[in-house]
Amino acid sequence: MKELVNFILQYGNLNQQQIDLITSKASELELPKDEYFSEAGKISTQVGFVLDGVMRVCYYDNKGEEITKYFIDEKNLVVDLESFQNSICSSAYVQAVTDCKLLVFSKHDWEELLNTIVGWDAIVHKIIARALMQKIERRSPLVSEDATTRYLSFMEKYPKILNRIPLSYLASYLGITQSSLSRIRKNIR
Amino acid sequence: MKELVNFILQYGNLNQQQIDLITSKASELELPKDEYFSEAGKISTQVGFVLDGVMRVCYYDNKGEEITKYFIDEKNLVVDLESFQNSICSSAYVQAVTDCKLLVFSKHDWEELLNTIVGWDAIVHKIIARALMQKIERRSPLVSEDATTRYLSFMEKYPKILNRIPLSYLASYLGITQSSLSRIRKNIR
DNA sequence: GAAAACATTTGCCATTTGGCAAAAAGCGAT
DNA sequence: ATCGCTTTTTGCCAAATGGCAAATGTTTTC
Repeated sequence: MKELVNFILQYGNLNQQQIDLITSKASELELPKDEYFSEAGKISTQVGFVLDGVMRVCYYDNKGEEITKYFIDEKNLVVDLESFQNSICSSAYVQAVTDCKLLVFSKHDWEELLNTIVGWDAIVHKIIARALMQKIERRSPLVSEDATTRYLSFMEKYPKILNRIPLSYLASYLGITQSSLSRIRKNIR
Repeated sequence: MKELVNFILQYGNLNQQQIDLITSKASELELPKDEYFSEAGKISTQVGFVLDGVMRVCYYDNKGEEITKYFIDEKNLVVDLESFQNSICSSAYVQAVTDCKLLVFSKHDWEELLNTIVGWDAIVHKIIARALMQKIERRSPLVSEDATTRYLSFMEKYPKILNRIPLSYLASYLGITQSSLSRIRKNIR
């Protein structure tokens, strides 16, 4: 729980009473490897905060290929924003890549907090804007760089994630086939 | 100015007085083709709204290649968020691709509006979150699809932009070379 | 510890894309 | 219409990546 509080306070100040109220609404969720936090075709009704483990967001493209859109690791919010905010069916899956431990808020509680705590919405907006900008910054270079460079950048930026995810997920994240990634790794050694 | 008001009211309600206050702070800016709205290495101090024309955000990668990160056309906000919000030097250029007509707000006025108009910050946050999500959705498929598919999708989704931008900008946006894009276009005909 | 299930590597070859430079086409100014 | 400039296309060949299937390695289950 301390992790969550520290995370929040990076984005703005709250008094102890407000913090207590927020944490009182969080419940722990253990999500075993491969299980889904939210699924395509369903409406997402939870906001999560990753205490432990790695998750991913993925979808199936028009050829039926499974594409990993991004990875989410410790001390980050995990939420299918489009679906959660607008109560519409999601087009993506959010899945535990390893066994995960989360703190989760129900949509009901989350909205109650937004209506109750003055300044909480500003903090949430800041968190979301920051997270979205990060996703853009991470994904953009993948369009223009060659495959080896993408892999090297990933190694450099996310060494902690690298060894916890299957190669196939990483390959689809990087936009290359698993065999190509395997060959790239061989050449680097 | 009507375009801006309509744009804003999509995201929330404001009374006439509030709208008048906002529009009173906007000034028209004509930006000729190729000129910069904001530049890498400088701190961005303006928020713009595109009335007419196409703009782009671009940067130079570590090989010195110029990469177009996205295009912005009519009825969209244009702002270098990271730089504007945090008063830090930008790492990207925002440039007019065609002659452009904008409405612009100075940072000073923009912040005054945020402090003055109740509910304006919520609207701004919604606009920003939506815009960021859009950028992610547009850019993500570029990682996994092949070059021809990327070009076809672009044609389909942004037919209005297609014929107003140089091929070289589009190629770097799609993550391919200009010659490849030219060949792809030949094969499609 | 053996069998089964799953993940990763490799070989072979086809296809796509890049790099470079020259040619062609388009465009504006005179 | 012509010149000069920029943009786009093309040819040639090299390099990167994909597709598929088999082989190897790793993990899980019983």
